[in-house]
Amino acid sequence: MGVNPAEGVRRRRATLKEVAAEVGVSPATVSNAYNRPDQLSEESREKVMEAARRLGYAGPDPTARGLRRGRAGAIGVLYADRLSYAFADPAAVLFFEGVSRAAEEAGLGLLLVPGSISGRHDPEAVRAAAVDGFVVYCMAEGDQMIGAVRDRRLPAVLVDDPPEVFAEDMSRVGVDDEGGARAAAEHLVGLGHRRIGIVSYELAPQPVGGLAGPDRQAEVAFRSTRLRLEGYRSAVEGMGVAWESVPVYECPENDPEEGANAARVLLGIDPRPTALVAISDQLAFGAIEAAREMGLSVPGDLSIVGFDDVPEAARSNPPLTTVHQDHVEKGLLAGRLLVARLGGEEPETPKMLRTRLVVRDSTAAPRG
Amino acid sequence: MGVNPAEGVRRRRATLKEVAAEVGVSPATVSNAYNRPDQLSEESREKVMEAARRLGYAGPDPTARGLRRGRAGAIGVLYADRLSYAFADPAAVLFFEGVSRAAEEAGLGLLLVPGSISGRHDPEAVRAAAVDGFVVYCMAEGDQMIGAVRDRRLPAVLVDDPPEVFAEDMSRVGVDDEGGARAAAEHLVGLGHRRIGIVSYELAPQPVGGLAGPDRQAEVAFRSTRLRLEGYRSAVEGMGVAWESVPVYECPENDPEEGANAARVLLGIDPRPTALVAISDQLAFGAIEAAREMGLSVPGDLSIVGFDDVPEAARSNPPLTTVHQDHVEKGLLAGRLLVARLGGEEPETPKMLRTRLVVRDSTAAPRG
DNA sequence: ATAGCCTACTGAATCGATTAAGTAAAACGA
DNA sequence: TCGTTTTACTTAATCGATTCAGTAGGCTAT
Repeated sequence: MGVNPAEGVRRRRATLKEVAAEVGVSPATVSNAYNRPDQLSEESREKVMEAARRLGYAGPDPTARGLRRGRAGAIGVLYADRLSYAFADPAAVLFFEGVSRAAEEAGLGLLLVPGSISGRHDPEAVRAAAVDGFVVYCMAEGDQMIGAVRDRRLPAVLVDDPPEVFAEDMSRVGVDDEGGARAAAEHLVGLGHRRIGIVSYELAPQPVGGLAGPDRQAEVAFRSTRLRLEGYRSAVEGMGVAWESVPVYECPENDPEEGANAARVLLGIDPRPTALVAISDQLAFGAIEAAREMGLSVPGDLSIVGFDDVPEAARSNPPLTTVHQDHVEKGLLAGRLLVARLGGEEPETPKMLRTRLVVRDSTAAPRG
Repeated sequence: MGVNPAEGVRRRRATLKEVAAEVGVSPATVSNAYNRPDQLSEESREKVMEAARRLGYAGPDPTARGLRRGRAGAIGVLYADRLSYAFADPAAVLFFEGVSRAAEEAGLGLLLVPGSISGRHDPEAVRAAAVDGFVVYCMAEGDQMIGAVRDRRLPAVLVDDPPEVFAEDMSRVGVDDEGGARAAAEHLVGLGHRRIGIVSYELAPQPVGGLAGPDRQAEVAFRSTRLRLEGYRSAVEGMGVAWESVPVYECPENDPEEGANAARVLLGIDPRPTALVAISDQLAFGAIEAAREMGLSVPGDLSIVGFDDVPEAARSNPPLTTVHQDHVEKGLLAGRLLVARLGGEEPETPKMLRTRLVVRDSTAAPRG
């Protein structure tokens, strides 16, 4: 499929050189008219602009300028999966919002780079991205995408899953996943829950849905997932509950539908758990839905706690007890860190954002 | 602030020419190794890739390739306002999801282009965008951004607000705003409501919040806003209610907070409206909130109908009666239309997507 | 009057690739 | 064996700008 942007547009695009010829000056002068107006007389500048208007010249070609200047004028946001999934994930959207704010501040464009194209995991998009640096979001440890980013030798900021091994040159931003998760589980344990089920999202690339035994849990490749599971674990073990007795369901995707599947399986276990810990609000929403379908009231028959505190959590029915993290702030911080790197600053020490348990109405003491 | 992507990264980036020198072949051969593997022996290809690895060459520079090939490998999505607002608007996010799907299908990147940078309305971002075409979303009629897009002489698809005058070269996608709005208002009128208030979003750029009289209404610069207002009008007039008696509140921004402000003003009018028509679900959510704060039950004391049918509408409390439109489909269509244009196809006739009233629980017959 | 300085330009190299056209050697066909 | 393809490269022009190092002419200062 030949992609030819010139087709279908009336006149050909004019170039700087043609404008120069039209006015009767050198290309350098036209360039100066756009980039350093102080370098030429007001009069010639007018003439250049006038000729540009006549010829339909919209200003220096961004690609050519980018090549010459050695910068693209945009930052890339690399998302682990297909872009359309990113937009369906409220936490990712909030994160993008923050990054876009930072890009805007710096006058840079924002290029969204899919980590996966129509299902295929392919670093080609990383190699083809005309950007000055990357914000890498939600990557599995050791993912080949990270290798592709490193190979580009551009400044990069790793968010949420900074695999230690590659991180030398890269800035890092994360949140206190473990602390937040521990607080969530401790809250349930503190209410008296002892039979708790965990709704996790994918532990490693190419997940299959289902209960994940210790072997599968050992494979966990997403750093923040690992940390959250550790947080849950330390909380339940702190109360003398054996981790092996806590069922963990792995959802292949982070959407409510999968959360519902997880809940159906976990709540089918005998004796039935009195509480569910979901690793994201999206999954928690689905779990609530499934519980309702099974005739269980939340929080009467079942307590549910989420993670992320997306705006919907406050408005859901019942309002969701969850772990708050500031996604917009995280994106903003990541973006600003990257912009600072573009300005020549050295990578800073990893930034860790706080998390905080927000108790709403989806949790209560177990019945009886 | 000098943006220099080379700083802070260990080794300098290698170029194709250096790889060629390392292997002892011409640059053309290295280029072929990446772009037309059939043009050289397996053996030299290996050697090239090996040398590339040694030198840390990540493949042809996207900017240089873009210049030479005459295409940027990305499409631009132009949003009327600051990007961070776009991410806060669920309808826009769904639209982006659709566009991103189309971009993905075509192997193109997605560059988000702000129509406004830190509050300033500036077409500079349009001129600086290294893209092969634009999807223009939610623009006011006659906005200078559209002029800037046209000046770039790139294929463009105008979504939702296709100002007739500039549209010659541009493809167009919209939804049946008027029909949807009419259906919404007819639904209320059909339930017996005669005192109806309208919660609109901005009528023209640089809006001030407040009741908008006929003069202000005449200025409406957003095509879809105009069409929706016309739809509301034709429905109420059809039942013999004078449009002049219907208060219209203009919200300066499309967020629930503003919807709440609008509701507070409209519900302060004596006699109090028995129903509110909101031009978006975001505004409707805020209006419901405000009504509740005023001690009015929805739909008992007040009926509210929205527009957009964002996913939250089905889950809100009460579930919102609203006008459904398929935002993802709209984005997908717009994106595919643009991709087709890139492939050399001529602009098609404007596409119009259907809207449909979805009756949920926020509307009922007026009391008494 | 002349050195020195501005102002307003121009010339030419360069950014990092792609690709059409050309060429030398090897393989092939009869 | 000799002409013809084929294979595997190379040469060189080109994409559209930016920018450094001039330079010509006018102006100022002494």
